[in-house]
Amino acid sequence: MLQGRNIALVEDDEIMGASLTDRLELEGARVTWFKTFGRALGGLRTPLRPFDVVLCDIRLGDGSGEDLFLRLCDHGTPPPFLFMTGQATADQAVRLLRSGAADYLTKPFDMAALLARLGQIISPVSAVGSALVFGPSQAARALETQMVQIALSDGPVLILGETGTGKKAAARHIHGLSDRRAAPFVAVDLSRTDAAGQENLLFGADGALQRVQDGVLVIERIGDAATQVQARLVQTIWDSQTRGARIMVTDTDEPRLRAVLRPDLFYHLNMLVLTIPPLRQRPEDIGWMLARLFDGMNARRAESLKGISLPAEDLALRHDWPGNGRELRGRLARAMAIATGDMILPAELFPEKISEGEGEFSTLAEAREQAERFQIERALARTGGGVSEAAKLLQVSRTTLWEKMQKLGLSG
Amino acid sequence: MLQGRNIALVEDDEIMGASLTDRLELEGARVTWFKTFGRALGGLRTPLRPFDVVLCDIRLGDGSGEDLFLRLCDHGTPPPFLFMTGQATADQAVRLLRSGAADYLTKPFDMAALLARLGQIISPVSAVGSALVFGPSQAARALETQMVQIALSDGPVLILGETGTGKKAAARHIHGLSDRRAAPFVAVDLSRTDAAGQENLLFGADGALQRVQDGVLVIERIGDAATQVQARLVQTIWDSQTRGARIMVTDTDEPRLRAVLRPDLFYHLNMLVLTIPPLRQRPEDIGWMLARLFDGMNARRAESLKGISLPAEDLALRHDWPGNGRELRGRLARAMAIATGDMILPAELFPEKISEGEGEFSTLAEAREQAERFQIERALARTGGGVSEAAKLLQVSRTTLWEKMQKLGLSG
DNA sequence: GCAGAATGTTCGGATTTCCGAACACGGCGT
DNA sequence: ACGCCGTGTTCGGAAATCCGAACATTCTGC
Repeated sequence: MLQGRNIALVEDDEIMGASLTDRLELEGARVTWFKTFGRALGGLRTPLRPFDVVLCDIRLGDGSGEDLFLRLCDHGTPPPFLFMTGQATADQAVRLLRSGAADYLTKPFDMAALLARLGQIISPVSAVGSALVFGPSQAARALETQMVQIALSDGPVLILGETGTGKKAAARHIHGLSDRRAAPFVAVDLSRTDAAGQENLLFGADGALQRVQDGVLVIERIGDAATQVQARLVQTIWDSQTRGARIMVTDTDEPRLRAVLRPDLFYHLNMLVLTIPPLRQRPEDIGWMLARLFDGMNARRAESLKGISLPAEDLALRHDWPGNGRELRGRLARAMAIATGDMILPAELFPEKISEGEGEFSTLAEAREQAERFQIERALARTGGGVSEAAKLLQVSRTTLWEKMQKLGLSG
Repeated sequence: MLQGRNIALVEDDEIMGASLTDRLELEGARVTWFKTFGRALGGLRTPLRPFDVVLCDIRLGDGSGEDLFLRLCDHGTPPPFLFMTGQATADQAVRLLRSGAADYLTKPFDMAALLARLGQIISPVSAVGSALVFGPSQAARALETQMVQIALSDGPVLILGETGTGKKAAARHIHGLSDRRAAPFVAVDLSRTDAAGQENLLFGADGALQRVQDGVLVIERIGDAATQVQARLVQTIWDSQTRGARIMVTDTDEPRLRAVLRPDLFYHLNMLVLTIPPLRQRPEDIGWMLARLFDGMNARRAESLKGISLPAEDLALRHDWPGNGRELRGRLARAMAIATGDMILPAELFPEKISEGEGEFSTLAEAREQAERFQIERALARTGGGVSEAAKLLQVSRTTLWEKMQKLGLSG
């Protein structure tokens, strides 16, 4: 899970430090262990390579982890800090979290818990290793290697995946990895026009094939290709085996293509296939995508947000994401646009789940209470705040009205 | 420091609560004190005016503050929460802060410290309110997100809402959010003419459909459409699926339309529906609308007014607003025209109320009964008449529900 | 500063509401 | 016929609500 990550460990206890180092290295991380405050300050200020996260004990022989963090903040932006301490106090936890620490664990803790928290924190854009495109899940990594292989070869490519899974992004990534990367990248969407439009879009005087030269031409929704367009595409692909552009096509699923495409076209396209699984089949990637997109959008904000609240992330991980990555990006963008606090709350990511939709139905007691509140307000307004008179209007005893006002919080 | 801020206090300890209330009110805040979990849940879910911050004890007799916060998150976006507790644990602090709480204090604390933290939480809030259209209430925010979604899609839209709720404004806002925003926006009101007039207004040589091109055509009071106009509208909408204008229609309520429109027309329109709740169902928005309109009108005045007096605002918050936003705008305009002092007084906003206490006023029992009847009817409608299930929805025993149905005459 | 009124608050008992348990009845599938 | 399920109905006790009485406190007009 922590493959290739750089982790700094600041810990003065030999036993603790050794056991943590062991375990983290077992997970594939590269651990740098600082045993004193002084060493840590130096090592973190001018790191040999950037750390993805700092695991920091608070009580050190020659200083405190808190101090370390604050000193580093004075000189720049330190990596995310995860504090661990045996003498935990709530005040300290609050102080640290509010000054930007990523997390705070009380010793003794479960190693599994630590790893889970590390996973949430670790910066999604790793400086080393292959830059992730789809995520850290097994499936996503398999995609990466497939893309590399496809980039090394040079035939037509078929990219399959539900709406919003990032088919075009995959195409662009392959293009970037290949030796055509300097050449143009052109994408056309066949579902947007009719037969004549498609033909013009692709083969016209100013069409995609003219512009793409020896770059990559991506044809989206190939399943919508009209018959005569399919015919010309077969010819084009045949030509492109020897020279010209590389053709990539995308669509949602294979059965559809098998049914709707000319057999020979389908055969040509079916050589190099990249199938992107929907987000719901690789839930490990959801948190990662959220974090990566959040960081990106947050950087472009006037006043930056602190993060995504735990309940909100929980909901996101459980959500079905029928619109996959596109939906995720959209939801996050909207949430960040309407966010009021400094964290994104569940209702901001999933407003429709909250507001009446289907879900909640207010109980009789709630409805009654609301009605009472409202009527009492009105009565008080009419009497200008006079309780006795309002009680007369409402035809209850003054005592009862007083009691209700207490209950409903209307006596302030 | 806290002048005019609304603070909710959730605290079961009498002494603590009283002293906090005193001190905060001394600072100019309006404090609403909830002494139990249950009452806080009710009061915070449907607040009379939005709270700027919630000061919340964690250990309550009938629940926990943490629970309260999470429950509120399930139903919307709660105000910033500042937790206070005597039994602080670091784990709890971390969990709460990462769930979106604004701050966490351990008792006993310095009052000065509390005020400082409150100041940090509250001060940035005043900047909110730039992008809002209908107001800051939960319901209004749900509308915003719905409008965004509608703007992203492209079918006919049905906008429902009482008179004066701002249906046309909503249509214009959707138009502004959509990619047609550069195209014309044309509105026609069907209730103003007879059948021939309607036809001419819409389809005539210089009619709305001619002028609107590929923009947005708003048809107000669609329920007044004559039969032959309805027929032509079905055709128009059918055409507009592929090209031409986007149609939006407005009316007051759905049952009316269902009864008076051709079924196929109703079906076409009923795909994208935006229902604007009346102002009285979202009282939090009243203050906001007043302030916004006041600022706007004040800027256009020769000699500017200082504001709306507190009693006047109080009255406004409690008023029923049968004419919704339009009435509010009207009253405010009149008040500003006849204002003599430098603040708007209650009598200027509600001249008729001051002169004499008008008309009937329903008692608490009546209001309660009405609310119960309404809610029971809704529950029965949802369950298709199932009494047991409805009782579960309403969270009363089957016996009680039956008893109430007898009393309210709902069993026939 | 004083009388009188309105409000804040408590208390005990009358009344109402609410609930669960029970029983009868009528569909409904098998 | 038979369970099975939901409904209509009654009943007794537990829990709440409501009320008036009472008293302290605060406000208000004079």
